[in-house]
Amino acid sequence: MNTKELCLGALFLGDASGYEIKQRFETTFSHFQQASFAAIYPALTRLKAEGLVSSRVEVQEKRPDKTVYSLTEAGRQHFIGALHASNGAETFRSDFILLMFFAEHLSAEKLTAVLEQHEETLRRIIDTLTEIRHCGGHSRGQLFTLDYGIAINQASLAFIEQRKAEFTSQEPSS
Amino acid sequence: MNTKELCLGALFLGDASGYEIKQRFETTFSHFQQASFAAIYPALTRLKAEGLVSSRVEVQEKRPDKTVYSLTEAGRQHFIGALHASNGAETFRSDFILLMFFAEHLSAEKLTAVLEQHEETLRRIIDTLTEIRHCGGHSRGQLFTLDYGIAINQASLAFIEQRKAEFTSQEPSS
DNA sequence: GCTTGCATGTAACCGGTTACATGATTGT
DNA sequence: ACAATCATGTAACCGGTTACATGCAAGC
Repeated sequence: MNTKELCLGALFLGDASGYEIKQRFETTFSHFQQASFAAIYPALTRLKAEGLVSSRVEVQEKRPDKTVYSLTEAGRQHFIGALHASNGAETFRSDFILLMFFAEHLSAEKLTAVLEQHEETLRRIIDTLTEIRHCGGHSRGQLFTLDYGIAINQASLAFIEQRKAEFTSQEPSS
Repeated sequence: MNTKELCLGALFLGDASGYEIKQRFETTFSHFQQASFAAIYPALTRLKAEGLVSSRVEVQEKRPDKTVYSLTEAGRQHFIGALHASNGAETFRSDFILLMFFAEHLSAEKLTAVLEQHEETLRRIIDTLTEIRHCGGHSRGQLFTLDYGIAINQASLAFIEQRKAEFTSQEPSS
């Protein structure tokens, strides 16, 4: 799924400006998809040209005007079609694991810093998802993704907490 | 970390041809980094031009000759430097979770297929990692990454097994 | 006075993918 | 016969990133 299709997905949750779509990528979708402004705005332009979204300008006081996009019926169908065409593939890339792989070649300080920073990152993700979870108004599918994210990140955190002593203590001989 | 640096990492495990480096990406590194032939071969050419690797041709019987690459001292240092410069960032993109997010808009057959296929994928990953794990000769860091991969994928699998009934059964009313 | 948030966009670049091309050998 | 494994590469393309540009309002 590319940015264009993901924008359709974001608009499935309700009309939004490019800026607000970005916010959905940073909250609702944050743990499994991402997109930047520089990818979102051109995507919206192309989606409109293709008739998959429509737009209107909303004038605001004390704030810049914004262009709010809505899914058209064609856009709705296109997105559902894209979902059915997807094979559900996942890609995961972790420099953290790479660093741990080569742990013996890292300085003690770097190792400690990497482990601590990663734990902190995981805790923040868990907190964010837990907060969203308790807001209410989620579909069954949305609850699944939130609980899934919480479960996986907690499993990661638990694993690291359990095993980090191997790397941070004074070299307990094997 | 880009393909060039990852190739240095692959060569840290011992001299190898482009083809063999690809195999390391498909086994040892498979659950946290990936690279294709079309990324690896040009990367090796550039690494050699930069003096970070050296190469020799090995003539084989009943097989094509192969160009085997070795890390130079400069390459070794460059890689260790790159490790220390890395912040350990991770990126995760999952169309599977996206599909589950919009589960209510999927046909029952698609939903079932997606869940089953993902379970199968996770089981295969766990099997592969478990097999590698029991080969012996791993450093402490390598064991960490294998156990981490096994733990996380098992957690994913357990979660899906526990919750899939919500989606595959005949709509138990909320 | 400075930073943060709201709001939208472009230009240059880069890294990687898809598809193609070749060719011998081994197993089904 | 046909597919898979070993082995190396290129060309065209594409999608996304980094950095830049603008400008007002609100809070510190």
